[in-house]
Amino acid sequence: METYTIKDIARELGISTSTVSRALRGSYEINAETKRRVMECAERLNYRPNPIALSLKGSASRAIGVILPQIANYFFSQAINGIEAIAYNRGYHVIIFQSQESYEREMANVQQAMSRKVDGLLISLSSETADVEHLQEVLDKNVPLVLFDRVSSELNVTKVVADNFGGAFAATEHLLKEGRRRVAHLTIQPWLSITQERLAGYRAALEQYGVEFDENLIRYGTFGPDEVGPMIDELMHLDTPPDAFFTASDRLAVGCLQALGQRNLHIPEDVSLIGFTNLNVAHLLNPALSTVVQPAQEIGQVAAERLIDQIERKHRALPIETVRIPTELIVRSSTRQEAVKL
Amino acid sequence: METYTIKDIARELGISTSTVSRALRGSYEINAETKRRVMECAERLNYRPNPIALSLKGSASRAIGVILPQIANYFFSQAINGIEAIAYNRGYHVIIFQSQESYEREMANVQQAMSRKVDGLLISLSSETADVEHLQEVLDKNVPLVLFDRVSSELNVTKVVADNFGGAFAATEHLLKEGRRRVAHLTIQPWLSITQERLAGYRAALEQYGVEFDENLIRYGTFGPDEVGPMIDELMHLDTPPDAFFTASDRLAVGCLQALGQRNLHIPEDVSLIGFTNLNVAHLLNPALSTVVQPAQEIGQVAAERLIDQIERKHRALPIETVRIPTELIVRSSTRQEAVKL
DNA sequence: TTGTATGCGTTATCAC
DNA sequence: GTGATAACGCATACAA
Repeated sequence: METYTIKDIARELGISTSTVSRALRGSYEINAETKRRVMECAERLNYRPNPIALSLKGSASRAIGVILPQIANYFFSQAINGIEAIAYNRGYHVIIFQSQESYEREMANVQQAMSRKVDGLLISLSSETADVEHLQEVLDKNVPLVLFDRVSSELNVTKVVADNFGGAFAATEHLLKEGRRRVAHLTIQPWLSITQERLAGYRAALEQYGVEFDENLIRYGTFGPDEVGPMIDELMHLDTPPDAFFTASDRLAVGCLQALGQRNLHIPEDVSLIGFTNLNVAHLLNPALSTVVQPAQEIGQVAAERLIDQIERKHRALPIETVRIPTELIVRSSTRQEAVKL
Repeated sequence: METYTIKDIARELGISTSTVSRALRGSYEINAETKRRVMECAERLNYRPNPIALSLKGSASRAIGVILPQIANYFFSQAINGIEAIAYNRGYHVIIFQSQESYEREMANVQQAMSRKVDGLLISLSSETADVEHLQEVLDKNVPLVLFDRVSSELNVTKVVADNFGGAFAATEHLLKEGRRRVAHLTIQPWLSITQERLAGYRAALEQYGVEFDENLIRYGTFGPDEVGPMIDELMHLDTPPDAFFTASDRLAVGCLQALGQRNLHIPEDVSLIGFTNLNVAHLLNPALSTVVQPAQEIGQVAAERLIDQIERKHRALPIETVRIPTELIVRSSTRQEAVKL
């Protein structure tokens, strides 16, 4: 498995490297016989063009950069899975960068990705990122960029997200239809796009069902496993405590389940619980845990497709749009289970 | 955030590119004043060396390749997390390749990684991989290689694995000490190193406690969620059915919990269950689920450290050894929980 | 101490 | 149709 270059082929065939190069890329004006000989030789030597040299030349590197907050997160690792599947099929490599939820590091990641001459960039913003100047510069350099999951409204690019509004609406509606009227919403950092969309869906459902919005029922945070308990306590000590919980992440759903369990609150007798979730075992924790399943893998796939489409058709402008991937509502009780595509 | 080259600095300062190059890498024989001016200019222009050009030059690419079966797997995503943390600290990028458990694809990955001129390779073998010729060729090219988790005895390289033997021994011992005598072992593909080590630990514990090994209690496979149930049925219909289960993965532990639950078998009254697991919520499924926790992140960290050590000290040979990262036994019952570092 | 020339693998632009 | 040459960004052997 030696590694041969265009030069080796040229020497072997006693022709010039330029001829080989042209033959390999099937240039018109090349003798069919020469072409055949070059091809044969390349085949025989198992010649593979050196991607590094290609990148240096300024042409495609056939690599896409993926910048995301955390790999060790079920949502993102599934998303990567989707990305990698598409990239592989279309002949691209994936170079992964973790921002670790740090704005500083995200900027460094962008720089590194650019200097590695990625053909395009797929980004899910860190929770610290407010300013998107660094991404605007990517666009200014004409490097295709697609945002996924955590996006910014300040960037005029293609975005691929879950239908957070729809999912949250459906979740809240489900609870309201069950007769719940005090739905607490436990969610993550308030400035993230996904948080705002979910909150909007939640509010829209309340409004539609004539239930007043109560700020006290909303809790934001980056909850560690031991922080959910106290928050539940707080909520349950409100004058009119919640009769249902709608959580915005796996961790919150699991933390909530635990906290409720420890307080001997049963689901759904005492309170209802529905979570935005990816963790496919979460519902096993409690057969009555309904969930809005986020299409993590599909988001990755679609984002990668859009990005590569852009990379490969740089000449013609592709429409810039926000793609919302439907979520799925899975309603469970101890006795039945029902999945609804939204 | 324009991107400047060594040439720009040279032009700006009216000196040659070689001088700049040398000044930048702090060569001895360079005028202190010149050096200072170069540094200042580089700083001012926010100069970053082009990694592509460096790679082409044949020097370090400061990238390491990671080839593993699946990203969307809690163990591997945690391992990547550990790898990335170390790599980042030591100034390396991580390029990830998924073999998707395919031998063909693993070979392609290796080739691609090599042609991307990675400085070193971190590999966890696909379940299809029997022949390791492709990895031997990596070594022949003097590219450092470290195996982790799924390793091959045919390769004389540094390996980083969980202490599968110790973990399995402790798990089995725990069950035997509880008085169980028919411990079923549900595990993955039999030819994988990790499978064999766990089986060996299991057998060693049986032997030490004078319990006869029974082949009928061992089940291998790549179980989907619906395949565990029938297997449990089979086992429970043996003449002397198991009184305990020891499972070798998250998926098996979860599947087993489900299957037992559906059959109204209670833990630990009817059967005991202990799993080799990484999924930190698995125990929430059943407070009496004991687990052997695999140090996924630490395996990644140590593997990355070893690899980078090798990359950076290519001249001197580093000891080749198999590093076994201790597992942790967490014994749980509905009333108590106890963690034992092994 | 600094500058010049060369090469890494490839392609584009000229020549012939 | 094919070959020679320059260029991508950098490092280095060799000159000066």
